[in-house]
Amino acid sequence: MDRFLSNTINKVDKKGRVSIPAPFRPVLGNASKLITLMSVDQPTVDAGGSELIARGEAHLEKLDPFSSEYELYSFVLHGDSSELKIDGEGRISLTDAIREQTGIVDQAAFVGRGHFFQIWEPERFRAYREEARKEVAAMRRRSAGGAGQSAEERNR
Amino acid sequence: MDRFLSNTINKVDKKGRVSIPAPFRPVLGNASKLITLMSVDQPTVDAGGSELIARGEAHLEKLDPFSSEYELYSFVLHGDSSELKIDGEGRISLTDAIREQTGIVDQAAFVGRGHFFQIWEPERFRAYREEARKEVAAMRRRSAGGAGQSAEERNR
DNA sequence: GTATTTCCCATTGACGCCCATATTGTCCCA
DNA sequence: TGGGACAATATGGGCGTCAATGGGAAATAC
Repeated sequence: MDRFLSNTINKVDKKGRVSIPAPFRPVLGNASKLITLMSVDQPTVDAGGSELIARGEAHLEKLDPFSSEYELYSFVLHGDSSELKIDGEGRISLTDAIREQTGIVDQAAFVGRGHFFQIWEPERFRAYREEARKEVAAMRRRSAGGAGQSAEERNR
Repeated sequence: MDRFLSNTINKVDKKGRVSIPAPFRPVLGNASKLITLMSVDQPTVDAGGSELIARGEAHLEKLDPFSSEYELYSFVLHGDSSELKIDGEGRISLTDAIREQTGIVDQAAFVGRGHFFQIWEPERFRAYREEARKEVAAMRRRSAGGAGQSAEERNR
């Protein structure tokens, strides 16, 4: 397995710890650290291995180092990310900053996104998921017109 | 670990001392001195190891020697930088010049910037962070065109 | 001599590390 | 095919260590 797939809701304990879903652990290479990055437009954080930052930095390289775009993106990339230690049981401790960003209290939804995953407050995740489904359906109706069905439609 | 990530707010005590966040210490090579550099365009100071000056000089060479930016930056780089001693507990004492530059009174925000970090007055940091997030979100919308994407997806 | 600065030690709370338990799904065997 | 032993996860809790902070004494500066 080399991708983060599917979603799970896990409990946050009194100490603020939450288990990373077992299927995600091998994808992280069983590393001892998890990199997180605040999303700028949704109440969620992106998470993954250290290549998360590397990807961001690769993107930075393409920008003019003296531009405000470079400055702002670098500020967000390095200043709003963090490294969380993964304990022996595969858990992380959520920081206050992450709680603020996501609204998470005692449950956290882990959502696979391919080469990274996201951590959501469950209710907000459901709401966003619904919205995303509607959007996708609308887009499909608009663009595909009456043509053949997608694999997804058949799977229902 | 090889770079400065995430942000933390620490307290400045009556003597003007403040702890450097523990995760930053190893990145500085556990040195006993911290180099600081006044930012030219924001109410913050850049901080890091001694390579900070070298990097600054490299930066300088890329600027137009007759521009006002060169003049300003050169002045700040060599005249407004300082070396702060790191005590046994990993703290530094803020100078009056740094307090004036940043507006720091009794709290200081340490913000990772990759190969260096910054020290902000917490309120100003929050304000700038919000602005940066909005700008980055706008940048994404402009370049990617499509609906909400995570920071990751933009990097392709 | 007086005011800073440096070094050392104390306190508190958070975090890392370890072990315990329970719940669920899997495999094996009769 | 039903049952039971087993394995892996998710979750809870104890405890020692370290980080952040505060304060005093010693050293140094002016």
